[in-house]
Amino acid sequence: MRNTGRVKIIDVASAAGVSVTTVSHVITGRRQVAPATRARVEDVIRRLGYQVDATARGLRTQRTTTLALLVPDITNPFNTEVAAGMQEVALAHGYLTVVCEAPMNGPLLSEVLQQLTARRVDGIVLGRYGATRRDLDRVTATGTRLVRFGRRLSEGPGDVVRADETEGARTLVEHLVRSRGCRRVGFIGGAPGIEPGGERYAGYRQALLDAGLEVPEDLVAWTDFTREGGRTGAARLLSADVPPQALVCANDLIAIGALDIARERGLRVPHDLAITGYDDIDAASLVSPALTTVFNPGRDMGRAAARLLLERLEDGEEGAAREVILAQRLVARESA
Amino acid sequence: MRNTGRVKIIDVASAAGVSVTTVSHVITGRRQVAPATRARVEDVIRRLGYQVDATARGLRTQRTTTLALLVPDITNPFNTEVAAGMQEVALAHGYLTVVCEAPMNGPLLSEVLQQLTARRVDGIVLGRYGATRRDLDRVTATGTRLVRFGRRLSEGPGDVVRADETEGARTLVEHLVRSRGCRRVGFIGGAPGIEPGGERYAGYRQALLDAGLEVPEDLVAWTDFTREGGRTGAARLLSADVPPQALVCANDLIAIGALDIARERGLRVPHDLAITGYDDIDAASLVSPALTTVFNPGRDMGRAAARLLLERLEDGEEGAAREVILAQRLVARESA
DNA sequence: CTGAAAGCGCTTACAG
DNA sequence: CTGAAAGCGCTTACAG
Repeated sequence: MRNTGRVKIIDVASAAGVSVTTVSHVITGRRQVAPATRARVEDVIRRLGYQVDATARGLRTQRTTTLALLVPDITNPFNTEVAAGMQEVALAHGYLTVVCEAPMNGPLLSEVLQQLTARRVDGIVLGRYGATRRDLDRVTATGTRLVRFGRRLSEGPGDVVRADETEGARTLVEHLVRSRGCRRVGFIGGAPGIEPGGERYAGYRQALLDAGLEVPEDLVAWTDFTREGGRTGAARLLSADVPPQALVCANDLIAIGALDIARERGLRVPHDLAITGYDDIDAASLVSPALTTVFNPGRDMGRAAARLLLERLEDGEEGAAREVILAQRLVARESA
Repeated sequence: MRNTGRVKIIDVASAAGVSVTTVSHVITGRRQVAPATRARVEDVIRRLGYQVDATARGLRTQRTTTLALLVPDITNPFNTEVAAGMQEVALAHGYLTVVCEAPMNGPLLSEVLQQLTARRVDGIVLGRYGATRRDLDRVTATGTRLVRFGRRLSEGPGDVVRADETEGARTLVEHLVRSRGCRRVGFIGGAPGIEPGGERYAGYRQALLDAGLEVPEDLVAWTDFTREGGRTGAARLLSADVPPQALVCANDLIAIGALDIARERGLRVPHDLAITGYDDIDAASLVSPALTTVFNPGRDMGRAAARLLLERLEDGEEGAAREVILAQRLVARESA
């Protein structure tokens, strides 16, 4: 009973009284077809509801017109923004974007990567991953185009798209110093080794130095990227001999934890203590006071990644690996 | 230069000194192969990095071992939970799950749906959509299996998975009445026509009636599913002659708006006014006080949907259309 | 225990 | 302006 209904190119050819060659050409538009013939074929296609079988076409053309986004956590809004951006440009070029999830660590990443290359997707955008060099090389060995997020060009094959984290953090601190006149500015980071904490910290230091301020080493705390981490870090920094006027937090969750502590201690934000987040997750604008933060342009990153892929796929771009760096945007709200 | 590296089954066959038939059988395991031969072939496969071309296999077998989830808004955490749930069960059966986005309205939905059937995905899970009957029929006409979310069985082809919204709302109100002793319980809904507002409202009424309370018509407000809507609705209901002791909000954003108003008026939550949300978005637990709400089991719904698909695909299930209804879970936090 | 060959549904040189 | 036929890379009856 299944598949009975599926109409194929031969069906429309015979219904229209032409060869499959001609039907194929009216579909692809790659060859002139007499207007009358074309009209007849198009009519039959419509009537029969014919749809080309992408599986057969793909086998023949070695192209699937499909782009894949692979991310560690499909639940992360940043990743879904990226997907939306890719979809936007891909669809305009007749490509479909599919998104897949594979855990950050373990063999499942290789597994899913292979599932994707086996299906012959034309290009893969790989989120922030600890993918091994071997995994990456295996992808490009199949001829599949690759764009990576976040890491440097030199670390592997494929083009790279990343956000300018250091500059984003710099802007934030500059806002604190210039617009709010803060001079004692603390920093609460996640684990020091884990990106993008390091870059954000670098931007924080840079901005302070640029403003002729020194980095207050007693006001730097490393915890982790959670609300609880924010509570711990803020509690510690607020008991410094000379307490901070502002707290730069390495992500929004940490900032929300810092907000908790400020509330518990009766500190008015931003009057007594300015607090900034990072990432602009949904909760950043829903919390009270709303968080001043930095927005990671996920959508633009998705667009850029899709363009990079499409240039190699469609325009025959065969040049050297490229890196696209996107600026992050300050979102000034109530907390600073 | 492209594709040069791609090794095919014929390459491993000749390298191993056997026929492609045999190579195929060691891969699929569908026929006995002499241990020595098998070992030799497996060794060559590993050495050459051979990977079957899913495009060719799909053409031959009429199967792609791929499931698709199509959602209106890939950015919605509920949808991404569904994806994660599908992925979980699909992967265990050797299927890959891909998620695609298509806008709620307009021709793009049909377009993407056709892209998916053209690629011969084996099954599609369709999120809450205003898909036309025509779109749905076109999917099943190609033999692609379909699972829909939220709507009733009778409204179209395919199996259905949905959450028990009415029961979820009932549980919530019961909690308010029993555990907190509220008697004047208001309701702030989104637009009355838009699901799942109606079902949640029905559950609210039902619970009140069950508790021997009457539905306070002066304490029901319809606005929209936003924080701003929550502000408007709460402001109106709080100026009733006999103000409410609790506000049941049709989603979390509305509840966050209600929280704003309570704060502005110096009302302590939940002491002076209990407030409940719905959906349990991330912000629900990040806001202060944390929201008591109802959790929509997106992950379980994804699992259920994938199982339904797999039963038809793998177990030859050809029976009547089925509907799976999942319970929602009360998440009691601070706001009520 | 293994192989030769047909065929899945297309596209595209090649030919007229 | 159009068609006959080869071939994309597999799987699977059929045969031995």
